[in-house]
Amino acid sequence: MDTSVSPQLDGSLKDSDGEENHSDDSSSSADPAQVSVEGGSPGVTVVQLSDGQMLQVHGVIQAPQTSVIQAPSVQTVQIASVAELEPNQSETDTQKRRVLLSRRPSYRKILNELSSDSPAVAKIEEEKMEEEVVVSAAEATVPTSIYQTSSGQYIAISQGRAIQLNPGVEALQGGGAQTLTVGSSYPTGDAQQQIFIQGGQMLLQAATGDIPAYQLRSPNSGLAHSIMMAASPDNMQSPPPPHTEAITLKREVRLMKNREAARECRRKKKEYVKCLENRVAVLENQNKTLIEELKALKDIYCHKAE
DNA sequence: CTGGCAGCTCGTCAATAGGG
DNA sequence: CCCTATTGACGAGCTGCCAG
Repeated sequence: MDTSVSPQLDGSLKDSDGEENHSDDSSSSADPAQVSVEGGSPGVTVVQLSDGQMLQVHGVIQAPQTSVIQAPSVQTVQIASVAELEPNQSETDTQKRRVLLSRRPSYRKILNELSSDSPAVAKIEEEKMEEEVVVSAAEATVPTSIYQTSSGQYIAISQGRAIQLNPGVEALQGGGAQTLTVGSSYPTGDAQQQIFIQGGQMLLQAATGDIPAYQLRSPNSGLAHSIMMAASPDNMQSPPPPHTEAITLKREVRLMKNREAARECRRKKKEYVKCLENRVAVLENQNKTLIEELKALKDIYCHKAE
C-alpha cells in the first residue's frame, strides 16, 4: 500500500501542473525511450530529448538514495503502517484520524534534505521578500486597516498614512518593492503618504471623503481594478471599541499571513512536484542506460562463450 | 450562443509541529 | 503554554472546451 503520493500530488503529476510548468515539464513528459542522458557536471544531468533539445535536469537522483518518493517522506511509512493497523480497531477514531492527518515534512524540508545530499538540487530558499522588510516598526504597532483589491493585492493603511501593496503572485515574479511619496489626499492627513508598489501595480489615486476610494492600475494593462473592502470598513467611519478593533485587526493580520502562507505552500508544492518529475525522468533514463549496458555485456559474454 | 462540465487557482479554516 | 509556520481540506469563482 503506497500512500506516499497523495491524490493531489498524483493529480498534479498527471494534469494539474499547469501552464507555468510547461517550460520544464518537457523533461517529465518526454518519452523515456526517446531521451538520452549525456552526463555532465556532478549533480546536473544533461538530457537530450528526441527533438534534439538539450535539457539540464538537476540531478536529484545522483545522490545515493534509494527512491525519490520514499527517501524524503519519513511519515509516509507512518501513514502506511497506520493504514495497516486500521482493521485492528486498536485506536479510537479520533486518534486514527489524527495520525492519518499527520503530515509529511514540509516541502521545503524535503527538498532541502535532498539538496544536502545532492548539492545541485535547487533549494527552496527562505525567501526574504523585500516587502516584509518594508513594514516599519511604527506601522506594526499602529492600528492598520487592510483592504484587498480585486486583483488580490493588499493595502494597509496605518495612522502614519503608509499604504502598502502586499505581495501578490506578481510580486513573487516581479521585482522588489518600490516606494513613492505623494501628497496626502486626506483632509486630515499629513503632508505626505507613502505608497509601496509591488508587482508592477501602482496606486493611482486616493479619493477624499469619509470612505476613500482607491484605484489600482497595472501599468501594462492599463486596467483599473476596483477595490473590495475586504475588512473593517467600519474603521473608516465610526471607530469601533478598541477591543473589537484589536480583535478585528488581529484576525485580518492572521488571514493575510495565512493567505500568503497558502500561496507560498502551493508554490513549494509545485516546485516539489516538479523536482520529483525531473527525478523520475532522470531515473528512467538511467534505467534505460543500465539495461542497454547489461544487454551489451551479455552480448560480449555470449561471444566469448562461443 | 449557451448551459454543463472539468480543471485550476485562491482564500479560508482547522489541525499539527516546533520553537521560545 | 502560547505563538507561528505549514499544509490538507473545502468551497467559491474563473476559464476553456464541447455538445446541443
